[in-house]
Amino acid sequence: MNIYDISKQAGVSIATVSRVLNGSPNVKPSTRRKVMDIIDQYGYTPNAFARGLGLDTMNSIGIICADSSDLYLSKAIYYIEGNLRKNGYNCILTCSGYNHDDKEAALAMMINRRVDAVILVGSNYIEADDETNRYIMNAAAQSPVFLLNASMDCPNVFCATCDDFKAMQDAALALIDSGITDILYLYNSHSYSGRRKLGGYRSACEIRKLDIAQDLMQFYEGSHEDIDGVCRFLCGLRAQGLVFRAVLASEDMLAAGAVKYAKKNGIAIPDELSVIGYNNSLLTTCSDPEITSVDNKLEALCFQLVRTCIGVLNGEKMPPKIIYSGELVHKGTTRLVH
Amino acid sequence: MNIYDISKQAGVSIATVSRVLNGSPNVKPSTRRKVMDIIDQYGYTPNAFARGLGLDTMNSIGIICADSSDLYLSKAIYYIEGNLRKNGYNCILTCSGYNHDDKEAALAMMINRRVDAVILVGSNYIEADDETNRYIMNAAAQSPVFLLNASMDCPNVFCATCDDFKAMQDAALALIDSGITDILYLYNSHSYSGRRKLGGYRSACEIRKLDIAQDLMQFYEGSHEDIDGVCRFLCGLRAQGLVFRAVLASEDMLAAGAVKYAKKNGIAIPDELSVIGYNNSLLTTCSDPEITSVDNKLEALCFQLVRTCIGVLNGEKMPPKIIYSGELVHKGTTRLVH
DNA sequence: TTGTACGCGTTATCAT
DNA sequence: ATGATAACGCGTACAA
Repeated sequence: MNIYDISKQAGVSIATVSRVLNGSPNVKPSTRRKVMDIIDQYGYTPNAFARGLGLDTMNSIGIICADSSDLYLSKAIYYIEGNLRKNGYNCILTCSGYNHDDKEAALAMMINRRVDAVILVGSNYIEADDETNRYIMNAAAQSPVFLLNASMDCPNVFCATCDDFKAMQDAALALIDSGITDILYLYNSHSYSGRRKLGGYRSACEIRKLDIAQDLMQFYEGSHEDIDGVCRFLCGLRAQGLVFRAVLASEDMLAAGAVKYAKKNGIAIPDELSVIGYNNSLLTTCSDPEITSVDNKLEALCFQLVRTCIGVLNGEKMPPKIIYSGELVHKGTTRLVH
Repeated sequence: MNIYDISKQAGVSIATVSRVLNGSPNVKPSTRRKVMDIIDQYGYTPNAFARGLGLDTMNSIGIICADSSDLYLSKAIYYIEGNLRKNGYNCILTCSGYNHDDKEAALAMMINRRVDAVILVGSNYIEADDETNRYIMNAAAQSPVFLLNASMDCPNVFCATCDDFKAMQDAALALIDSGITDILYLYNSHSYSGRRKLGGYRSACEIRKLDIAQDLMQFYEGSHEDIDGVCRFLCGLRAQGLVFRAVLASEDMLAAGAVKYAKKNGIAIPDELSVIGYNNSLLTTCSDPEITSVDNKLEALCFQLVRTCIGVLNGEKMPPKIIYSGELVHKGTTRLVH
């Protein structure tokens, strides 16, 4: 069934059918009824491809993330997809992984599919050097690009981020000001926000005139799901004689590993070891005690990012950067002065 | 830039450009080179909408799930998307929620977009009565429909499921045969697999001639993320005088709540309370002790489902049902005889 | 208020 | 090996 079939059945031209379909006011009510009856009778819906070709849009937006099963990214996808759908857009999802070439291929694929916009979810799409980020600039020349939790100065690129630098700085300061100076900073990503968080930790140490011992900044190489691996990693550090009275983690999963480590070694939380995570995810409530963590306002960020996206697509002038402040949520793994 | 522009620049007809583009063998090598040079020079890629209109496919497959942030569903999406991409298909994702009308709307939207197939992820798309499932039958008349962890007898509908009945039955039997008879069955979904799991528990009780006390089957109404809520729920049951020496949960999150409950009430795990979860997710390794859980072979299921899907799209005869067996993974919350 | 005719950018068929 | 041209199904300017 196509528009011609419907027009024949209804005894009108395709133009009239099209007008009915698209809610044009210039149709006689009786004609509209007649056409609608036929449409309903045959359950006709216009061919989306033909529509896309004519209008040069299928109202779809590309979402690229490294790994849709990641606790944080999957939540972001959920919020973004829901908000876009409310605004009449569909989402094409692809998981790019963490490899540069694959990320580039994913973005190119979206552009080829002529999505109306692309949303890069997560901070691992922006590297420290501009050259590596060029593929995003190129894409932005074709479609607007939106970054969640990353930042880039480039026309047609819009960002929504949490101030991870400040949030991590605040978390570190809170620990220090509670009298804890041996803080192990534990991280597992060199991404944009990964670098910002590390910066926040270092800055807090500088502000409080603490020496930053190199071996108090530890990078965990293992899988993003291997909580036990984190536990073993920390046991290894302890065996090497590293002393720390707090673990400040760039992600809740690392913090969960730290809690596990403490249990295994009979270390009391928070009396002997404080633990702070990041993202304030489900994992913080799964541990016992529950993990103090930074709420990085994911839902609000996603909402604003989609808002910006819709604005841009409607031709409105939109702010290129939206920044929220993180918030330290106090739970059972810390006893902070505040 | 379109195919006409390229053909002019290369001094050939659009037919030749199209042939080069689609790797037809009937092109003189020198001509091919000439055309490819122009294509590369301008970075031309064919218009996906026009291609879609002509070929009646954009190589995209719809993925519908209730909630992409759910730990289990997000993993399924990850596996499915990755496998489909390897086979040259893109994914259009939509989260339907748990409401029937929204599910129906989501499916209709996919069909309207003329996806090559639809994959319904999770067991909450199949209800007990056929009438409610009719919307899936209707969709299957347009595009093949694939169900992950649900089952339905209908032409053009294909399923991949774990035998949740058997897996839950085995888990219950393992508890009973370890001498534990006061088993609280805790669940939070009436979905297809939810009903199968409950059936497995009941069946195990019958096999071992245990009376099934109604109040040993408890439905938790709260959020899928509220581990604390589960804990409170169990505390409430205890306060009402309900006695149980094991919690058999339909989902790891419920099991995590049970572990938390035990800790809060000074109940030793596994000596005084055994806990078994379902899905063998990240949550099982986050708890202390780690939670015994049923591995329901998600990755294998997703792989086979996509395999089936690709086969169907290639016109091959494919089996309408694939069933894997679950496997009880013994960890710290049980001390079972086996 | 309604209808005609063209354009959107491909792929495929049929000549040559 | 290559070119001309007809689909594909819609939206819409323009004419009536």
